[in-house]
Amino acid sequence: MSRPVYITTPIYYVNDRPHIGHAYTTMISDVVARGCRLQGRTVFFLTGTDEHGAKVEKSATARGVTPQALADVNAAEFQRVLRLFDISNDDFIRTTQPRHTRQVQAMIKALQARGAITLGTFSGWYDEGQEEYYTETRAKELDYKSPISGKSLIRASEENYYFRLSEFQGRLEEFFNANPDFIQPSGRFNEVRGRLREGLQDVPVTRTNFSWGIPFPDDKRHVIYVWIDALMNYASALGLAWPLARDLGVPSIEGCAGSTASGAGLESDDATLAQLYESRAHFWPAHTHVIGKEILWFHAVIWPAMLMALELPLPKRIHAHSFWIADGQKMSKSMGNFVDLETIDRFVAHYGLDAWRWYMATQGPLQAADADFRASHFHETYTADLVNLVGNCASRVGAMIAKYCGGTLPDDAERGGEWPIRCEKAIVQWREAMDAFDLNAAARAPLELLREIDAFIHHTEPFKLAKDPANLARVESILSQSARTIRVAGVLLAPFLPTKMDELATAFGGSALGPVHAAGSHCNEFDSVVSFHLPKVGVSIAKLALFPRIDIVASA
RNA sequence: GCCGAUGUAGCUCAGCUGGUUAGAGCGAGGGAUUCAUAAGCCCUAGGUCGGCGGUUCGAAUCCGCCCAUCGGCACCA
Repeated sequence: MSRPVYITTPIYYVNDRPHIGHAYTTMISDVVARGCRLQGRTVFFLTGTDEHGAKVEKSATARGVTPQALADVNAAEFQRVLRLFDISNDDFIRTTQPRHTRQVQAMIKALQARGAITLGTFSGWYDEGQEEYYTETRAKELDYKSPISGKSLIRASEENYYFRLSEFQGRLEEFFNANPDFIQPSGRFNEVRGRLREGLQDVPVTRTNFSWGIPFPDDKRHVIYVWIDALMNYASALGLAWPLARDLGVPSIEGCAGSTASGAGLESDDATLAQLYESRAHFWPAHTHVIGKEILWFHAVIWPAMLMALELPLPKRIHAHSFWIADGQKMSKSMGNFVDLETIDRFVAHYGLDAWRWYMATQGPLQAADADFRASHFHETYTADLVNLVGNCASRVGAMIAKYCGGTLPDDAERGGEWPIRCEKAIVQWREAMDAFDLNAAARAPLELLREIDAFIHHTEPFKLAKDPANLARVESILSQSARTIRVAGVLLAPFLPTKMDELATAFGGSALGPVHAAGSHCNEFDSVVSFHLPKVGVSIAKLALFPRIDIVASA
């Protein structure tokens, strides 16, 4: 029995509006989650929102609302977008939920008890206007003047609680040496190791200059720095610190407003929560934390060190993807080339949600290089892969079965010929690629199968054979083999194209796939679902046009 | 500035430890067909492998320098 799979996205900062960056991370995670469920693995797929910090406090003040009110509105927006994109997350965690804040306090207490968090003094060059500190080198670069106001920086110090990151250097290096696949892609791994070699400094985990955060236990002058709070969501969602919260006596949240939005049952009484968390604990350690490259350091170094201090197992893998750029330019709001929610909506409305997922998953910046978002490229990808290959292949076989076999799956005297083995190979490739988070390769395996079917039809020419009734058995074999192979390819494509492949599975095999990769479920019999032989002879086969040929979307 | 990466056909990229005429997909051009969503199939790209220099019998593949692009350099979510 394979391990349960815990897949996470970063929790999204509520100060942002949803854009392609969020959509991308979430969608590729969703593809993997669905791919795992399809294989019969038990999956817990988590996403959520990060709601604390000075920026949120500042924005809220500027708008004359409370930080919680702002967070509520924007968290709701993120949740709306998840539903819009049919994301199969199993939970949505918000860092203002008591279930989270309580456990964060417990973890902080535990870290303190173990000496991993201690009180210290920080001093540096402070910019009064910006309310931020600069490092010595940076301050020198700035000639000890604020880059914004030009006013002189002042030497200031403040008392903070520190996480003793420096003490974990050796253990982290050991861990990295033993786990060369921990950080993906490999270039990022080298980056982190290089930086690790330069040495680690302790990191402050509290702030005193604003109040919108989780109060530091037993010292109310401090709030927990938002980053630390945010990282802990991966543990709190599974309730890993729930026993700690109980044992350390963190009964309620002081000074931290409870949120109104929540997942099912997550604002329930302790007994219910305890039960829920018991059922989730086995998902740890995480199978993959999917993140963007800008937050790699926190996930690859600080988070593992905190887990070491908490004596929890470390995640199996961190996958740091790169960024989308747009039309060859770095995306920026001022440039007007930012792929925001409105732009995404326009593409989804024009090409369909599955097509959007396909473009994200197969053309995105999954590896070290940034990817360019271009309407023409989107259109070409849609047309070449989905219309001309997937759609057309199903269409021509469906049409021939309608014409020559009365619209039902014919018998095959050849028992599949070489196709069951070819399907088997594609399945193996697909599984390996999915495991390696190589979505491109995972998509290519079934696509290749369809190319082979196109070639098979081209060479055997069933449409010519059909003109002589004597060839009926051969025609039936060819079409049966083609239809069965297309169905198998469709199953493998389902994590990418859940809606359309459901239609295909229904049209070519009589039963939809739906639930097998949706949230909270999994496929009990993957081997049977992807079996070439699954559909029964005589089942009706419908001709269908999965992906209509359409004109390129008008640019905004 | 420091550390690291990348620079191969119009586009996106393969080319591991050096060795015959440098590859794939997409796009573009041409052709034969019709089961199919004008899809599929066949043929076609002659690209100084960023530049210069070096090592070698021989380099896209090793070394040096230069140019360009990109990433990291910690309190930034």
